[in-house]
Amino acid sequence: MNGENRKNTARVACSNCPLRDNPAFRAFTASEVDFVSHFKTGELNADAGATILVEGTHSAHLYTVLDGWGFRYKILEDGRRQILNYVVPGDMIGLQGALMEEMQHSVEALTPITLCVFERSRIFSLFEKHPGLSYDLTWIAAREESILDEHLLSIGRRSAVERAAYLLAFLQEREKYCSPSGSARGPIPVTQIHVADTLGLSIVHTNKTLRKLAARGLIRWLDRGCEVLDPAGLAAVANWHPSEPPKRPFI
Amino acid sequence: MNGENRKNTARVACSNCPLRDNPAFRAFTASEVDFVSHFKTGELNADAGATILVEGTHSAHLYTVLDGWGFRYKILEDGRRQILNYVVPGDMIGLQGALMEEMQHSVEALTPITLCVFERSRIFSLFEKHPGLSYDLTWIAAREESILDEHLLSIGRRSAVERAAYLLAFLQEREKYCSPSGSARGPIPVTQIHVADTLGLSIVHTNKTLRKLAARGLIRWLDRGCEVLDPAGLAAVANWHPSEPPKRPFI
DNA sequence: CGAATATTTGACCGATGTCAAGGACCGTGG
DNA sequence: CCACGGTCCTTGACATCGGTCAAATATTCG
Repeated sequence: MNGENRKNTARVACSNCPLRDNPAFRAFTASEVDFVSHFKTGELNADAGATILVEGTHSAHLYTVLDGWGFRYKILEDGRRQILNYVVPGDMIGLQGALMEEMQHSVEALTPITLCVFERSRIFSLFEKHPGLSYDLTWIAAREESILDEHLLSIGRRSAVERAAYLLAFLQEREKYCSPSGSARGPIPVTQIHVADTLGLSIVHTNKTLRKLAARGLIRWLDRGCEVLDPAGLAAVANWHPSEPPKRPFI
Repeated sequence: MNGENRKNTARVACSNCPLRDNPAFRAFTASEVDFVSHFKTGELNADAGATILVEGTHSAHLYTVLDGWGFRYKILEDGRRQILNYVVPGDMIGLQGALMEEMQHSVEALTPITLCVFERSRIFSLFEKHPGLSYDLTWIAAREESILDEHLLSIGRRSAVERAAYLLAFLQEREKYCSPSGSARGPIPVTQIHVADTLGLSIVHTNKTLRKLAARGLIRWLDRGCEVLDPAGLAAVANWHPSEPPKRPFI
């Protein structure tokens, strides 16, 4: 809501994209890199707390996270908020808005964030010229779907402690891919308010739930973030089996 | 779990697909129809209650619903089940499994159902030869994502009455597209058990919640189905604004 | 008719929400 | 350096929504 978006003139060339240093991402062909270089029209830096996309609007852009964390959410008219998912480096933002008329959710930066900017209007040329990238886009959308399925299962059928354990184990998994080139892993940059709005719980109950996990030695809560001490223990509490694919695409 | 899948020799030609009679779907070019005709390798009929796809397996097929209803779900090891979404004619089943290694959810028939069968192994040729259809596939995946977002908001942040109202208003919307050629609309073919497993509620509380909606004259509960009497009233209770696009693609 | 599955209802319980208040920490301005 | 205000985290008391248990009543299908 607050925070400023500012253009950054320094710009990373796609041919030298730092994300590619991370072995979690698949390699591109030279022609694909060439296409993406032209598809990319700039970079956007936003402060923590800045709103990147707004539900109900029609965005001219599509983004990929280069560095930082953000989250997607929806709100009801009376202010109740549901966080739908988090975005980390390599994730695409606004694909849904690029294909439909209007954005159906909003996106906010959780940390200072750097985004690659693509022109929505050029997306069809991607489908026309690069079947491999088209496949990747569909893959990315299907992957998001499968994450949302997990979240639905969690919110619908797990207890508060199980839900919290699942969420933190899940975010810990994603955190592995957060550093562009294997730099030190930090804590998960969320407040308990974010956790509450993700799990569908109240803030007070979220706090009590997180303290239980901390008492069991599974996590440690920091100033505004969470350090995961025992990922396997969390996954066991939630009875969750991560299925992160070995190589994921990005654009 | 029970129920038999049986092959049906009678087969609908894509060039004469009954779904196309429904103005809700977009038109195909001749070359697209031609491609889809070859992509389609058969039809599958399944009884109500039959399992169509199973979580954890690797399916060789991909389906589009020609007629009938089904639902996608996940279960925890102790048996807790979460229904993720419903499928109606025109919806694709198994796209996620076609792109990833394994299915991350199961699919079950709610009514007797007819499916068009596609070969998973040929999907890449779709991306190579038909940018329009590739775009449509991504659109379909993004649309599913946006529906799951709505469900998450609902389960996470709405009360039991609001959730139930949302779900029934939502299914009523989808029901509009259920009849291949504008035949009479029937009730929504779910039991209260399905409603409970979709909303993340117990069966008992679901029953009491549905009776409240019935007492307000918004719905009528039938033998094993729900008749929506006042869609706008339901949407108002849930504070939900449907955003069904005017023309949706299908394959 | 009998078995299996759905729906309905009441009594009671417990997980989670609400309210209220205090403490910890941070950034800002004096 | 300190005071101050704003977030965030923490905790206890109490309220309530939704869960569990139990049992009765349809309804369908053999």
